[in-house]
Amino acid sequence: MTTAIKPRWTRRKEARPKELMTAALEAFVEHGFAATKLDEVARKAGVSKGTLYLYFDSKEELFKAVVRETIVPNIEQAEKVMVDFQGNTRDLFNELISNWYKQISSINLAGICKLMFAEASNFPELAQFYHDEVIARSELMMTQLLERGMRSGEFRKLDLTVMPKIIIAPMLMLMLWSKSFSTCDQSPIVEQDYLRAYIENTINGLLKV
Amino acid sequence: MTTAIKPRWTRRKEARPKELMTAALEAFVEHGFAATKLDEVARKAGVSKGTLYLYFDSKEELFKAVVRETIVPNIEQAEKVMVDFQGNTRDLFNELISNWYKQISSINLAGICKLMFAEASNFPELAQFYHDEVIARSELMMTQLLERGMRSGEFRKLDLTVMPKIIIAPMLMLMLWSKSFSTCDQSPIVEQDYLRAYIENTINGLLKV
Amino acid sequence: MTTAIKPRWTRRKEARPKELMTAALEAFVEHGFAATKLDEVARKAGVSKGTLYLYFDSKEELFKAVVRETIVPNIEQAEKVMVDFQGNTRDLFNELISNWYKQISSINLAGICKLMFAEASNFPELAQFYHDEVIARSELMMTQLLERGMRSGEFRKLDLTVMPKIIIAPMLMLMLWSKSFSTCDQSPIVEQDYLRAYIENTINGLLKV
Amino acid sequence: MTTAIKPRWTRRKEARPKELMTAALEAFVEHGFAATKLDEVARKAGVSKGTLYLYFDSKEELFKAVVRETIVPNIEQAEKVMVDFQGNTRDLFNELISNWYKQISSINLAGICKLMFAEASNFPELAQFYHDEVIARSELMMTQLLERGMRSGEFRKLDLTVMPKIIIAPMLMLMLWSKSFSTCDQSPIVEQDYLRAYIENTINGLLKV
DNA sequence: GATGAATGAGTATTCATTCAT
DNA sequence: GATGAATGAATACTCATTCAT
Repeated sequence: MTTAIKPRWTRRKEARPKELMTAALEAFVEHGFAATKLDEVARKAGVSKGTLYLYFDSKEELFKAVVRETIVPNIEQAEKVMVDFQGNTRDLFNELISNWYKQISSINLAGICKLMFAEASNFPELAQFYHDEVIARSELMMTQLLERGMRSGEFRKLDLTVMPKIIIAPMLMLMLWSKSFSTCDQSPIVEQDYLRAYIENTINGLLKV
Repeated sequence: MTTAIKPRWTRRKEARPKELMTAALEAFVEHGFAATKLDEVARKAGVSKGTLYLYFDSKEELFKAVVRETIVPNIEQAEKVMVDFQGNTRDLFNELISNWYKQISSINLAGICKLMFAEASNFPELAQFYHDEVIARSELMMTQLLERGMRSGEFRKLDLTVMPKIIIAPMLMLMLWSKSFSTCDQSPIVEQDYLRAYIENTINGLLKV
Repeated sequence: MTTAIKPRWTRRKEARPKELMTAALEAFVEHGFAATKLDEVARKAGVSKGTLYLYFDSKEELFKAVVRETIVPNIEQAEKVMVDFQGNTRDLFNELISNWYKQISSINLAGICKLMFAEASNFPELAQFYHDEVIARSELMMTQLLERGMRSGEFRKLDLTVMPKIIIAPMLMLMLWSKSFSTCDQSPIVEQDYLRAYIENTINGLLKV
Repeated sequence: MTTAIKPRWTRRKEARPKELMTAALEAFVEHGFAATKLDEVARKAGVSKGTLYLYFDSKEELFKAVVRETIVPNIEQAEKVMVDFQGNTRDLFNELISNWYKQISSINLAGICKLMFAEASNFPELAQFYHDEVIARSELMMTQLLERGMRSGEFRKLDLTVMPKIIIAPMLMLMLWSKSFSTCDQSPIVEQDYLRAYIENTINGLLKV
């Protein structure tokens, strides 16, 4: 029979890092890197400040870990959809955007995104990582999508050096709005309407006249 | 004969505030609010730390002043163009975007924009100000433009609750890219190409099918 | 074999506050509130500056805590003597003053007193506290003592609105002299002589002619 | 023949220094030395901060000048009364105290007194000056007065090493009360009653039994 | 003489990081 | 492994003092 004495701390070697990063992500998104206090992160995670240093060497390393861990899994799934998809390109676009939106909603992808735009210049190394792992791959996907559409004759002739960025922009802004000005937006965005209008308008813009 | 001894300082009551705000804007854009040191701002402006406090009560007030002073004049000019314009709506859109871009280039409008997205949640009062003075007015302009286009029969039927945001997004992102990931972007954006493609694609998306 | 390496610091959660207040009292008495540097207090207490902030929210809170903690216990003891005393009033007076003097000597009561007179106008809230907890209660005791003496027929008729203050004055001044002009007093006060003469003269002044 | 000794502060105009010292006295009394800002002194005096430095070399010199100038004239008048007085000693005491009180009321003597007790340990040199010019001379007068009373057979045998201090104490405290705890004193001292009771009680204490 | 803009050393306070327990 | 008391470098802010005007 087990005794009912509750230990002061419980060993959770596996779960800990994830819990810490979740707490940290929340705090970083809320306040930005510099304004986030490790005290707060520790409190949110329900551990002591010292414990953070058992898992991460510094605030900076914690920040990097949070970004890396939260980002990487997502982009890969999108790439998979891209490769496997059968059908015309406008439906593929529709599918990709819808999937992306689901990811945004399920994890704090929007928070990370806002964070990176805010802190990129303070963390060149991390900015490079984010650029390579997220931005470049997203743009590549979009480039491939546009090429696919042009090849199939659905889309008109497009300038592929800039169009991927232009096409993605409203999705990025959707994330940024929600994290930056949600408190003062008098008429909050209805995201379903935003997505529907975005998809429709974008397709419309890309199709041959 | 007078010797040319350089005075330790000169009196510049009128010019100072602008100089300080220019230096501060640069620093805030580069590092964000919290990471900016007043020492650095002072050095950039070529004055001592104490001088900053002759003109601004605190770091926060300096930040607010920078945002306020840099923003307001620009939006007003755009509104003027909007009202005075004669001609069809697609040309008006073209005109507005081109003007906007000129402003972005001439002053550090992009820097302010990035700054606000990064720091909005830390400065609710300032976020509200920026929202009211810049975001709301920009969206209102875009709403009016879309209405004008629909009324004249140029544009198809549009959801005006979300379309202004969607249409503006690529322009905002253009500013954010330049301030956040320019250092790691392997293929930097050719802004003229970006603008041309953006205008063409947007018009194309808005026109009746 | 264990080496005798001295640790950089030791954990003293319970003892710390008292140590810090002792050091702070010493510094405040010596220099006054504003001229006291937290650096010095920390050094006196043998801790780092940061440690002060683990126990007190600010210099002002530290000051208040010092005053509160040092004062309150003493007045209570005097009140007890007052209530319990059997015998004639002139002996009670003698007893009270002698006790008071022992307290003055054992702790830094004189220092607190000087401190309060010097800083009262800068700390209205604290001045009120000190007034209520120390001054008013001391005067009340003295009032009761004088009433007791008049009732028993020992003392002549006295103006109780002012006499308590007049009677206490030489004892307060004894404390203030010692803290303010001891360095330049050519003929330092022999406190035993001062007390004896004070008691004798006061009794003499109070007795019926 | 003029000597070339440079005074520690120079009088460049007639009225200015006095105005500045008046303003400074007020500020020093209100806030203490360290907490007084020269900005405030300048504002009270209706001049610019720079002007203060035309008349006083530093904040410290200003402080010293204020004390010196305000104190010295007063003690001399009292000494004169002492020497010239004809009559019995108790009447002399009465006269001296009444005169003193008039001075206290007319100029800010109480303020200076409080100031000195508060700041003496920070200004040893000034403390010495004040001790020599005010305290020692006051005590000497009181000593002479007591001797006079003993010689004439009015007063009983007194310990002259401590009695002057004891006798003066209530007058000093009267000044200190008014400057330190007047704001929180629920029943303010009626100074006329205080003086009357003080004089009566002191005389009573000094007289032969 | 008078001014007040400019200075910069000085200080309270914060917080990432360490380490005795 | 976990804690949180202790650290001390870093930084916003103050204000006596200087000096160009």
